[in-house]
Amino acid sequence: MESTFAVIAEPNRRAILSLLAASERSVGEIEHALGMPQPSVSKHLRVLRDAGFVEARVDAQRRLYRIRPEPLLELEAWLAPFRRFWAGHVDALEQRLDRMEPERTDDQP
Amino acid sequence: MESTFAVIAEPNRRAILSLLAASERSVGEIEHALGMPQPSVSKHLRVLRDAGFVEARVDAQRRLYRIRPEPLLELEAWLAPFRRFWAGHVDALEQRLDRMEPERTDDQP
DNA sequence: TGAGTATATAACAAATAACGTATATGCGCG
DNA sequence: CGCGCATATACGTTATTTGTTATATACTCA
Repeated sequence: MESTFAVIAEPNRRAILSLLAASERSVGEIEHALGMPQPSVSKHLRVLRDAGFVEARVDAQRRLYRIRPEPLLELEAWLAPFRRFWAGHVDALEQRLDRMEPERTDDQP
Repeated sequence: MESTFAVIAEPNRRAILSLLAASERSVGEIEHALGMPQPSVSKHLRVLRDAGFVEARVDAQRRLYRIRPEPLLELEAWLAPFRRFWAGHVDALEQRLDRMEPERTDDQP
């Protein structure tokens, strides 16, 4: 899993990142919040950690994960040259946001 | 190839997009500029077109491809909640840009 | 109309990544 | 020390994707 872009191609990993955008969480909290099996969470966290998207802090037998901005800045940087295509159409962004299907960052009903 | 994110996970497709960011190009121009086989270019363009990243204009027997901003706006939107992690550290972005390995948008020597 | 150029698609092989299950490590507490 | 909880890893399977080669379609111009 080399590139920043490949890492966020995976929907579960994006969900994890979006969840951590709010605040740091333990593996168990992520597991329960996203309703995915624990080994899956750990594996995705491993990929995210290796790519520098997150870092872990030890709290007793738990690991608390939190965002690290660097790789996201790379995304931001890659995106920059395209901004001119929608500069001026500021509301296009809002319209798009409205129509977007929301990423799951929560428990399912 | 469902998601916007999966589409740009592929380095050649990012190279094509970056090339088109400058101006519209024919398939042959892309092929020659990036040094990749024509069927490969066509196939990637197909994926990009299906995902709405580009559109084609017919010019005699050539197709001229150009950027469409919508999917990139989705990226931009997804990124938005993370901006707070580097807001204020504006120079972090520039440092990152400096250290980034450049995407190939040109002929190789 | 026939040759040539530009682009698209088909078909197959190879590589990669994701998931599930089972198991290992690590820490704290009785 | 040994049990239990929290997290990590190994392994086998399956599915998806990419590159490659060959061929099809489409348009232009002599």
